[in-house]
Amino acid sequence: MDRYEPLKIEQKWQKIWADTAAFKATEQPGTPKMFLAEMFPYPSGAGLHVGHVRNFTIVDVLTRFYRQQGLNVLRPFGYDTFGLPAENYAIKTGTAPQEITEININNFRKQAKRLGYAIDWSREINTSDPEYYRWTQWCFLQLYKKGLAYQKESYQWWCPVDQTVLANEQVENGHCWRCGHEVEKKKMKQWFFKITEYADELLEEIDNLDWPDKIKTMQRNWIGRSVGAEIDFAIAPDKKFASRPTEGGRHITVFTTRPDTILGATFLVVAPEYPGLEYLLTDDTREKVLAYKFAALKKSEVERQENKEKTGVFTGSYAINPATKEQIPVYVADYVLAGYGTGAIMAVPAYDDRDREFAEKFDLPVVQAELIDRDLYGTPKVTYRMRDWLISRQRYWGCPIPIAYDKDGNPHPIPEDQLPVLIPEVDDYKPDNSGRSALAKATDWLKCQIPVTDEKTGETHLEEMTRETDTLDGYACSSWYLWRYASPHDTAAAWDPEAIKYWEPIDYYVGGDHAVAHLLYIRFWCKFFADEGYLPFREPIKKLLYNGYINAPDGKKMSKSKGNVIDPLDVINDGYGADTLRTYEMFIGPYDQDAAWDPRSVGGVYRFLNRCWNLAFNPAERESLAESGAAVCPKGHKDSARAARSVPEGHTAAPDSAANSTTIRHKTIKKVTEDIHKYNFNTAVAALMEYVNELYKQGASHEDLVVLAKLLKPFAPHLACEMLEHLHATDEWPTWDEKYLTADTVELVIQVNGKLRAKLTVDKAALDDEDQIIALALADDKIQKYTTNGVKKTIFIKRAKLINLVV
RNA sequence: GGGCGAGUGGCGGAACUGGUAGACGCGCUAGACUCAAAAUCUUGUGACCGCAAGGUCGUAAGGGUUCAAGUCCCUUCUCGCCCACCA
Repeated sequence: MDRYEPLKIEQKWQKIWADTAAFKATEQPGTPKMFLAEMFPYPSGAGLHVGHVRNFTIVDVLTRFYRQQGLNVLRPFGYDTFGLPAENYAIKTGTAPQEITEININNFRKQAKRLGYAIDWSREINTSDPEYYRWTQWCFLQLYKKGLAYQKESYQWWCPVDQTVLANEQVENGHCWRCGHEVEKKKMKQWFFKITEYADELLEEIDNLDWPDKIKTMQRNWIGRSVGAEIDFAIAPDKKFASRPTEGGRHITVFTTRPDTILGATFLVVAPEYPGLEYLLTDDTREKVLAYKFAALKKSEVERQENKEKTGVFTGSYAINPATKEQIPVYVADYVLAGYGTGAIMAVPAYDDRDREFAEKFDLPVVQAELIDRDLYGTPKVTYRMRDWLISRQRYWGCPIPIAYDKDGNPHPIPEDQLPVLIPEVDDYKPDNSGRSALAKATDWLKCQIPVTDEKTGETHLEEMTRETDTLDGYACSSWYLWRYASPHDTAAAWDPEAIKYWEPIDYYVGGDHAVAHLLYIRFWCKFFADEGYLPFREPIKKLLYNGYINAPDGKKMSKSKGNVIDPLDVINDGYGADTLRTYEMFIGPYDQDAAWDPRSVGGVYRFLNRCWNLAFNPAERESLAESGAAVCPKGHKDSARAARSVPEGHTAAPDSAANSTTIRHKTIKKVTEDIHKYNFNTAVAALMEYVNELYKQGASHEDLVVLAKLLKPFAPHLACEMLEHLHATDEWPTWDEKYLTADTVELVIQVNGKLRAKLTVDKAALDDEDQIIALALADDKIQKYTTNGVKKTIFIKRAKLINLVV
C-alpha cells in the first residue's frame, strides 16, 4: 500500500514545473487569452500569511481551470516593495532597505513556490527595481507634461521634534506616533496628481464595471459628486472701519446644493483656513478670530469630528444676501471644511440641521422662507468630495520624483534620457531637520545638470540644478504595474503596445484591500494614458474579485501582538501539504466573506485528499475495507432507505440512483465547472467530496478517477498530477453531457397544504400527463389520510416535480 | 447621522428564477479492525413527543402577500463593513 505523502509528491511536481518553465506565457495570436493576477503583495519580513494564500489560491484555481480548458493564460507575480516598514527597519538597524527588501522577496518567492502556484516566474516585477521605477518616473513626467502633476501649498501634519511630515494615520490623538510630541499643521509645498480632472468619467463608468457592488458604492461615495451652485455674497461696507478694503466688489463665494433656499440664508460661515479670512476681520474681532483659527488648525481631523458641538466666532463682517438684500453676519467655524466647495457656505438654519444647531447656539435668526427658482442668484456648479491626490512623501524608501529646481526654485522635469533618477545611498535613513527626506543627505546626488532652452535665442545649455528630495506615494508605483506585466523586461518603453493589445485589460483581478485608493488610482491612470494614446482601453480591470479575510479561530483578526497568527508554511510542514492548505482555504466558505481558521476542518480536507489518493493508488485495500463495513450495515444508505419506504405497491423503486456512476460523474463535472464559473469554490470542493463518497461506496472506474483528478487539479494540483500520471491521462478539462443527467425516473413530491406528506418515484414521462400524475398522488395511502374531506385545489409544478393539494 | 450587507443545527456553511430546509465538512454517537491506541472504514446526528409507525415545531422577533416563504413586502432588534459636520 502506498501512503499519501504530500510533501514528497509536492516537491516532485514543483521541481518538474520549475525545470520545464511550465507556466511561461507567450502571446499566441488567434488563441483566446486569459490574464489573471492578485493584488501584488508587500513582501513583509513575516513571510506569507494565510490571507495571502486565500487570495493567491483563488487566482490559481482560475488560472489552472482556464489552462485546462485550453486558454492561453497569463498569471504573473510581483512585489510592491516601497514603503515604511522597510524604511523604519533601515532607520533602526542601518541596513539598507534594498537589502532587506531583497531578503524578503526571496523568502516570498520560495514560499509561493511551495504552494504550487502556476506562476510565470519569468515575469516577476518589483517596484523598487530601478528598471521598474524608471518607468514610474516616466509616467510621472507624462502627467507633469499635461499639467496633471502640479505643486500646491497645503497644510500638512508636522512633528516639530522629529522634524518630519506625518501622514494622517501617523498622527494619534494629535500626537506624533513616534515621539509622542504634539503635532501641528504646517503649510508646505506638495506635489499632487489632478485626479479630479477625471472625476466625472471615473464616476460615470462605475455603472459599467463588473465589480462587487460594495466597491462600486465606496468609489461613488468617495468621488461624492454634488450638483449645486456658487453664489456671490457682497461684503457690506462697514461704517466704523470705512478704510477697510471691502469696497471694490469684494465678496464671499459660497457653494450650496440648495440655492433654492437662499431666502432663508441668515448668516454665512467660512472655514478657519479660508484664504480671505483676514479681510473680514475688524480690530475688535481680530484677536479672537485668529485664536480660534489656530486652535482649529492644531486639532486633527479626528478631533474636529469627535466634538460635534458647534463652535465658531463672529468675524466682524456682514454680507448682503443677494435675494433678500439683508445684511447677514459672517462667522468662522470649523464645521465648514476648507477643502470642499469654496470653503464658505450660506447657512440656512430652517433647512439644514447643522446650520440650525449653529444658529441656536449663537442665537441667530431662523427664517422659514419659501423656496425659489434654483438658478436665480447663482451659477450652476458641480463639486466633488474627492480631492486631488497628494503624492509627495518626505521619505527615503520611495520612487524619487524626477524633478529638479533651478536657482530661482522653479521646477524642471528631469529629461527622459536621464532616467532613472536612482535612489542615492546614504548612511542614515532618518529624515533631516529641513522637512526633506533622507535623500537630501546625498549631497553629490542632489546636484544635477539639466538642459535649459533659452526662450529668446532657442539655444540649449546645461544648468546646474538641485534635485527634488520628495519621493512618490507607493500607490503611484502600483498604478501601472498591471501593464508592466505584459512586457516586464521592456527597456524601451513602460509597456509594449503589442503585448498590451494581446493581454490587457486584465480579465480577473483578485484582492481584499484598497477598495478605493489603489482601485481608483489605477482607473485614473488608465484613462490618462488612454487619452495620451498609450493604452487602447479606458478601464484597466474587467472583473474584480474582492476576497474576504481569514481570521483567527476565535474570529478576531490575526496579529503578531495577539500571537494568534497561523503560518501557512507550518501547516504545510506539519505534513498536511500545500494541496490540503489550498483546498481547505477554498472550502472554508464563500470566497468573498471573512472566515475563521479552523484547524480541525483542515484535517477534514486532508482526509478528503487522502481518500482521493486511496481511490487511485489503493483500490484493492479500499474495497476490502468497504466490504467489511458493508457487511455490518448493508443498504444503510439513508436516501435509498427512505425512498424505498414511500414507494407504493405497484410502483417499482428506481434502481438506487446512486448506482448509475455515469450520471454521478457527469453531474459532478457540471457542478464543479459551473461552480468555478460562479466562483463558488466552497461548493465545488463539496461536490468533489460527494463524488468521492459515492466512488467509495460503488467503486471507481478508470474514467471516474480520471475525471476526479482533472476536476481536483485547480485545487490540489500536485496530487492531481500524480494521479493523472498514474492513470496515463491528460489534464484536459472534462465536459458533461446533459443526456446522462436526466434519469428515467424522478422523485415526485406531494404536499398537502404546503406540507411535505409523501414522495413517489415515477417515470419521467409521467410528468407530461397532469391528470394521471394527480390521480397517482391521490391514490397514495398516506395522502388519502389527509384528503378524506376532499381536495379543494390541486397545484402541479412540473419544473419542481411537485404537487400541492389544498384541502 | 448616512450608505451597503448579513442574521439558518453544537460549529463553518448548503438551498437555482418562491417549490422536499440543513448539501459538504467539523464535532459528537455507535460499531468494524486492533492486545490496545492512533489511523482507516461503516452507521446515526435540527428540537420536541412516541416502543414504533408517525406527528408537532423550526431559517433573529412580529405581521403581511401566496396553493406554497430561509427566499418577496412592512415593522422591530442584533451584528459587520464603509463614509462620516462634504453644505
